[in-house]
Amino acid sequence: MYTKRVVDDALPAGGTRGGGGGAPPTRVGDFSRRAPDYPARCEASVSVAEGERGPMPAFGRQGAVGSVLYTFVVDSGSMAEGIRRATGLCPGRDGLHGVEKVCFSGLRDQREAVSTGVLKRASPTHGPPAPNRPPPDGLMLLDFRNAGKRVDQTNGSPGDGQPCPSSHIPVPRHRKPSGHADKEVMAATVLTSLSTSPLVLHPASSAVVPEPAWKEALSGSYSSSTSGNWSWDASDQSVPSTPSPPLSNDPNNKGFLLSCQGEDSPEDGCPESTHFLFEDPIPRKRKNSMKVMFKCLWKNCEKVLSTSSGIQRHVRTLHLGQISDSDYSDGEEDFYYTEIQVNMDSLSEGLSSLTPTSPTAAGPPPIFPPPLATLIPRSEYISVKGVPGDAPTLLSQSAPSTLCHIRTDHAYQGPLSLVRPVSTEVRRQVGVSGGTAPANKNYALTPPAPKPAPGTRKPRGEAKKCRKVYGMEKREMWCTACRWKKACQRFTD
DNA sequence: CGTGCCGGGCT
DNA sequence: AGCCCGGCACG
Repeated sequence: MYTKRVVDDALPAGGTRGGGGGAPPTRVGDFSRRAPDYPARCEASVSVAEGERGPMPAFGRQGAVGSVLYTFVVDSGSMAEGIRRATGLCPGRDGLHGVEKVCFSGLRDQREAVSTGVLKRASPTHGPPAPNRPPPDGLMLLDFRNAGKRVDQTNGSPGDGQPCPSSHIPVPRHRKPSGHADKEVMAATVLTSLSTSPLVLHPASSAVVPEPAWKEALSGSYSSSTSGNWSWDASDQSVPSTPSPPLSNDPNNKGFLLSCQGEDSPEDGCPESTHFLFEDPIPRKRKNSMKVMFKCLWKNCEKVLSTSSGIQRHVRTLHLGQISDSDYSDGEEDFYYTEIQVNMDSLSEGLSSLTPTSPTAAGPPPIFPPPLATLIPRSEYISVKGVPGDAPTLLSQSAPSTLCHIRTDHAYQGPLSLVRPVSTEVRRQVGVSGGTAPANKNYALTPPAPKPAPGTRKPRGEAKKCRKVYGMEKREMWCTACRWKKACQRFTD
């Protein structure tokens, strides 16, 4: 991660000018001090006074007033090298030696872990501890909640009336206001694409690819006023325009993420605003990978189809006993299915981590994320349990039922819920009062299943339960039901 | 014998 | 309702 911050002309004399290994005048989040148990985190702070080192390659050429403090938290070699080049620093003396891989432990997505190169600008109000200003409160880099506000406030402060449209992308003060936002958006977009580029997923290429890429991006965003070569046309809208979710190295943030994951659902544990403010990747992920499915709510039938018409036909023909080839619908079947959203990423993660195997599965398990729609081009069947007579599909063979298993009235909802029920438009259309818990209502309408004869016990499921998965030592990770010695709600059969 | 979870008790 | 656990059945 790379951070640039303007130090408000207040860089103390004898600071870390020149990139010496000494303590920078302002520690932009002193991770090592705050998190002694995070030894792998590296940070190299360097301040460069404009003009002192000659033109800054790539960025820093805009002649920001005063000294500029660059703080890098470097992800092994590649970024370090890029930074060295960008800053013109000597490798051995720039504080980057001994750089170790930045620790992103606790992050689940490797792609997230490589989301380096994201520009951020800490608020100038967090400059070096001025005499009349309290020292920065630690992890200000991560305090995006007020970053923009602070910048705005700073802009309104005397001595700097220049508007600063972004709190994330540093814009030299001298630049004209026009086009600031565009360029910042472009820069952010480019960086976003870089941080999420599949290229960096490859360890072999990650050492090579990022540097020119981010360098180019930076030069594009920062040197566009001087370079005529820059051409980043607006037609490239394929890259997400949302700011990249920079993964901070902040252990607190990590804890935050973990705590979110530990909640029953992201919405419950972490408000959306928090996701946004901390730029947690979850919302974007959901946006990109959530797939709407339709799940049959008929008792003991957990058919999940990808289209509403399919599920309606399923309910109509299989449960309501109506003629299959008739498209007529009286709407009754709408009571027996619900719309769910399946996180395909999580689905794939779950598949890869849990590696459940089905005895009926033949051949290598399918690779999941994109193929769900493509592997089953025409079939709507994504059966997880299968009605007798249904031919098993790839999904039904490979996907653990838990991953698509929905209990809208789950009493023991575990933290690893991968799907969440949502109300359906159809249900509203047929006049069922949505109420506050339409899914529950819908579920309550499920026809009662014939009770098993007393004395008969449900056959033991083959799925690994929380106890097996997590073990006794991680009992707190079990689902509630398992903790209570009840039927596991997470790894159902 | 380890494990899943039913049934029931306690709060 | 939430929580805990004895004890039984299954593999």
